[in-house]
Amino acid sequence: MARLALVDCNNFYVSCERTFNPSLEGKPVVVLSNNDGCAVARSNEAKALGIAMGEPMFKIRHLVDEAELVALSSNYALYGDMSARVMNVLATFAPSIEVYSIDESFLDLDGMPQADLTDWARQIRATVRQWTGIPVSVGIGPTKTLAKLANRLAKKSPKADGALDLTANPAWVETALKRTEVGDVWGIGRQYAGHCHVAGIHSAYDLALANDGWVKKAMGAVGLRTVMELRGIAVHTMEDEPADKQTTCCSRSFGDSVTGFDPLHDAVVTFAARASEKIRKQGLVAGALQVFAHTDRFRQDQPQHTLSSMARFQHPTSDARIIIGAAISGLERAWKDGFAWKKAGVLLLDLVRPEDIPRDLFSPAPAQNAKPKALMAAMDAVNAKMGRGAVGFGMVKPEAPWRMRQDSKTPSYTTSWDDIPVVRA
DNA sequence: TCTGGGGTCCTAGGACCC
DNA sequence: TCTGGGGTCCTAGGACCC
Repeated sequence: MARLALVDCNNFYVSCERTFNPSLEGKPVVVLSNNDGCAVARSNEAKALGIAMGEPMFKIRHLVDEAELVALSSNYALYGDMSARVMNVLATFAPSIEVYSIDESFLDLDGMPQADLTDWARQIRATVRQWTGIPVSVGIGPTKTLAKLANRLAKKSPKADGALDLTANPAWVETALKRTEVGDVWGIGRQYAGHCHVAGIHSAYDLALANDGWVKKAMGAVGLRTVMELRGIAVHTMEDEPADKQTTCCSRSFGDSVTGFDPLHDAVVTFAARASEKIRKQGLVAGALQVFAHTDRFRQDQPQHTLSSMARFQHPTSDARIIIGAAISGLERAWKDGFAWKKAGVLLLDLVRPEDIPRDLFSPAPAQNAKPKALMAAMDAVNAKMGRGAVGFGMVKPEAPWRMRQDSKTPSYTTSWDDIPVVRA
């Protein structure tokens, strides 16, 4: 039987903040999304207060006074760097590792000799904790979906204490399935859980026994794969090389809605420049671009509209000037007056490696590409060294009205020389 | 007053072709 | 009255994930 482990950081963003500010330990803490909009990470104490994932800040603000809730703006530079440290430690524990998200990795245990890997899992927990300060949980199962499920129980059950190996005893899989609500299964969201309940399927165990035809009809091919995995048949295999992205998006909600063409134009220019920077970093070029903007869907008293337009590039490109130009003309084409815009973004689509593009008669010669390429590389290098926005396209004002709100951001302890913590002798 | 951002995969339906 | 069927490609939108 194949075995793999899912290692997941507990309350990751909160744990990162606590590493550098131990006084947050034991307190209810949330980390907020952009614009300080919703809670996207919660400490156990915050969960105990009944704060849901994604809960809007304005609904829980009263807890700041009533329950000493601490709410922090998100600090992605810190979380990204801490994540890399955790993943480096994990890589020393298994022959191959698949980094699944900023706070989770799958570890391939093929060839690991032990029958019971619980001790090994505890060692991971202790090492990551000691070397990075981040608490993690470990779930082990025969498929990714069952490893996920094991991880959830490892976190929940005081007896498991953060580590659970479902492969150690064949009877445990069934017990675990029975103890898991169908909506808590990886791949079963709100919609699918609703369909399951109507059909009398309430636990992961019920779902594993469900009729294939019904599953296919209610939840499609994806749902069927989830069911296979619950039955112990591995469908999702380990992928040690992260695949190239097919799309990249840069979008933001605005701190305050904007009206009129100019502020939206400025925002779109910024997003286009950022998106092009992202794909250059990944060594990709885009075949098409989409620009969009929409009004505030929570303001039903105001007229609603979504504008969007697509453009295909003559030749795939990562040149910021071409991408910004296409974004502006896309916005001009789709523009409608008289709305208050709350969010906008630029998507780059059909991303490919330039070397994978078949060349034709009309492809630009390599020499023609050299200059823009050098210009972009120089710009990216300066921005990397001096900070984002050091060199740009001269159209973005730092006090732009659409800039995001971030009132309670902690320092970039690990990625900015100015913010490195000082230890007093 | 205040409600995130960045992805993937699949499916349904329209356009078009033979 | 009767007025095909099947394949492919593309797009929009839905569902899920973290």
